[in-house]
Amino acid sequence: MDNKSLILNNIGKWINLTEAEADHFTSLLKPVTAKRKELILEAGEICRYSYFVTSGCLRGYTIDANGFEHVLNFAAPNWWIADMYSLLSQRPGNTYIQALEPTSTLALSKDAQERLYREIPAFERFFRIITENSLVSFQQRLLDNLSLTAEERYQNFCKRYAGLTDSIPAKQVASYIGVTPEFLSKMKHKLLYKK
Amino acid sequence: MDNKSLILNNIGKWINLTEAEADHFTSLLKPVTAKRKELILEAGEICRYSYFVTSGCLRGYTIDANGFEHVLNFAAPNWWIADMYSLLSQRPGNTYIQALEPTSTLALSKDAQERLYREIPAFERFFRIITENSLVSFQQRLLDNLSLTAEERYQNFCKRYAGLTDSIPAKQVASYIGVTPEFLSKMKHKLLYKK
DNA sequence: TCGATTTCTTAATCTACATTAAGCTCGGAA
DNA sequence: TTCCGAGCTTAATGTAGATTAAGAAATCGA
Repeated sequence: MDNKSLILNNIGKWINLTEAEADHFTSLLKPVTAKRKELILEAGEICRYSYFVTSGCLRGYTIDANGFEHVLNFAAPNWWIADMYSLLSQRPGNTYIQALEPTSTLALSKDAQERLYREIPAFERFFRIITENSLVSFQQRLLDNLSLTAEERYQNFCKRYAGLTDSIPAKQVASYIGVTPEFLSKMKHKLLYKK
Repeated sequence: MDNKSLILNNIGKWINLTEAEADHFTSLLKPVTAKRKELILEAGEICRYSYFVTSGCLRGYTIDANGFEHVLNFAAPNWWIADMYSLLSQRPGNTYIQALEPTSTLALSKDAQERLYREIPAFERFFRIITENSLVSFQQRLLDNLSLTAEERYQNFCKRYAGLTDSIPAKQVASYIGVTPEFLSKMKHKLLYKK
């Protein structure tokens, strides 16, 4: 399946498009690729695109006042990623988006997205639905951070991102679940031997 | 301003409705009130409404495996609240919604909401936008929990909910920022005398 | 191919916050 | 008006996870 089929398939789970609409939509997409470790968005920039990952893997993260990184999300193939705050407000954001490995995306510009809303109202529905799903999972993650131990969060992570556990460096898994790499290392050892 | 004007005003910030559309919309709303401490949604139930608060204050919270409460959100007048997971999936949720004081809401049923999407597509846009805003603020709160100290989170909370700081019991402020009431008490003492 | 970063691990020590426990305060029910 | 239970405070003690440090392993640039 080529990249445009992949994204149409993804959208087709939620809304129906005519062939003409589908063609129009794909004509708005711009292929964007990134090498391993390359940044496709940096803090301080205005986020002008939503990225749909077709291969590889991206991560979104911020750097706090003390210089520590915090991973907000990973985006494997079939996922969308953007700095939502910056994309919506068109103000400089505080998110970095980086490729963990060579990655291909289809980028939809903010302008094109707004145009889609006007021309094909079903896209309003599509983005409403994926935003709702994202909201639910961030709410759950917040509650998990408040109520689960680091070990439970790590096990959740392994289930949730089962396919990616190997391609994501431990350091960044630690950052996602909210512990130091040292403590993650200790937990892995413990889970391996004690259980 | 009466309650229906309040909600139309709120919606009017994002979309324009004809008078007929506005009337149709308000005809779908069901007034729901709750006494202090009354639950309008309990864990295990299916959430069938989004609630728009017109007066008073609600809080959404869960109870974890160890019996501890975690406050997901507060809803002051002009805010919407629901158990998004349950509302979207129409499956039993794990959220309680409780009145902190005598509260009036306008409830929009899931059915009515779906009907609105079909009849007045602008509502698709409205709910997309408020869901996006909610997503941004939950992402920020997650990052705050990962990067700020409890003291910084408390000060953020005081700014964000400036108008409510008094009407929300300390116990629930503690639960929102993710500390025990004992530790919040200590922080308040410290901020009062040391600073 | 090989030094130089960067990442991962192990271990000692430290600290922010939790737990436990006890007394205090206050609004509400009888 | 009194009592009672819930919320708030203070303080002693406990602990999950951070910090620091240093060596081992993987990755990278030239």
